Amino acid sequence: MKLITRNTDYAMRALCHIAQQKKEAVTVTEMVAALGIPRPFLRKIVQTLSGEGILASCKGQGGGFSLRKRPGDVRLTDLIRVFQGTIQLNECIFKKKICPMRRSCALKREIDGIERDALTRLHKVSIASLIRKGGRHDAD
Amino acid sequence: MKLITRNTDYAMRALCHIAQQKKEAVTVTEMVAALGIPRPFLRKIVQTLSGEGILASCKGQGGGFSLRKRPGDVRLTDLIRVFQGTIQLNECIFKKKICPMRRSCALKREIDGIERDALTRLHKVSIASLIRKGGRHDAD
DNA sequence: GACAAATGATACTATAATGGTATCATTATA
DNA sequence: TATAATGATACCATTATAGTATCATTTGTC
Ligand code: FES
Ligand code: FES
Repeated sequence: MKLITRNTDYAMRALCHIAQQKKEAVTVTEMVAALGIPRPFLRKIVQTLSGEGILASCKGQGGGFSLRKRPGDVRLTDLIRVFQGTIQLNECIFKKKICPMRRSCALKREIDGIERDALTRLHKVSIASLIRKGGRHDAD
Repeated sequence: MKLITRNTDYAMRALCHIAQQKKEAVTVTEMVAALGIPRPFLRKIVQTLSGEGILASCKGQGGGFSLRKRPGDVRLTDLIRVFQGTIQLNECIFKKKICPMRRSCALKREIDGIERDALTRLHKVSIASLIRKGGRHDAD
C-alpha cells in the first residue's frame, strides 16, 4: 500500500526547495546538489511540472525553474494526478469488464470511503503547508 | 493509488462465500462457478489462505475448504499483509539508503498519519462486517 | 484395488508500472 | 561563438501484478 510514488515525492521536494529560494530561477544543477536526486530523473520531473503549468522555465544561461503558482495552490493531489495518473478508487474488474455488482458491493463501499477520506487529507497538503510545518525537505 | 490488489479482493470474496455456505467444505469448483474467478488463480489464493491458517482444507473426494477462524477475526488488514506484503508506511529512500531526515520530514509525517488512519479503518473490515452489510459479494 | 475428485507444491509466463538513463535539439547569455 | 541552461523523446532495468501449467498426493466410492 503505497500512497505516493518516488516521482511525486521528488516533485514535492523540488517544489518546496524552489519555493524557499529567493532567486528568480533555480537550476537543476542546484537542485541536484541540494536534494540528492539523480540528475536525469529530476530533469524529467521538473520538465513535466513545467508542462503542467506548475513551474515556469527559462532556457539558456542564467535560466532555470520558478514557481508559477502560489505555494498554497499546489497540493499533493495535484502531483499525484500528474505522476500517478487519474486517481482511481478501487476498480473491481471481471475479465476486462467492470464488475456488474459494484453498486451493491459492501467491500467496494468501504474501500471507496477510505480512499475518499485519504484524498481529502492529501488535498490539504500543499507546498505552503509543508514549508510552514518546519518543512525543510532537503537532503544534506 | 490502489489500496487493495486483485489477490486481496478475490480472497475476501472467496472467504465471504465460504462463510455463507452451510456445508462443511466448499470446493474450488464450486467457488469458481459462484465467483467467476479464474480457476488456477483462485486455487493459488485459497492454498495461500490455507497455509496462513485462515482456511482449513480437506484433500480428496468430498474435500474442500472451510473457515478456520471466526468471521469477525479475519480482517482486510490480514489479507493485505498476506497478499501485498508487509504494510509499509511510505519509505523514503536515497540511493538504497533510508532517508537520513525522515524524523524531521513534514511530508513523511503527513503521509504516515494518513496511512495509519486508512489502516485502522481497513482493520475494522472483516468477513463478518461485510456479510452483515448486505454483503452479497458473489458474481452470477 | 482402481478410479475419480479433490488439494499440495511449485515453476513458469505475460503485462504493466516504476524508476530511472541517454541523446540530441533548442534557446539565451556573456 | 562558446557555454550553460532547458525541451523533447526514446530507451532500459527492475519489480509487482495477475495470472497459467504441471505433476504429486490424498481420500472417498465402486
Ligand atoms: S465484487 Fe466487484 S465491486 Fe465488489
Ligand atoms: S525527504 Fe526523506 S522522508 Fe522526507
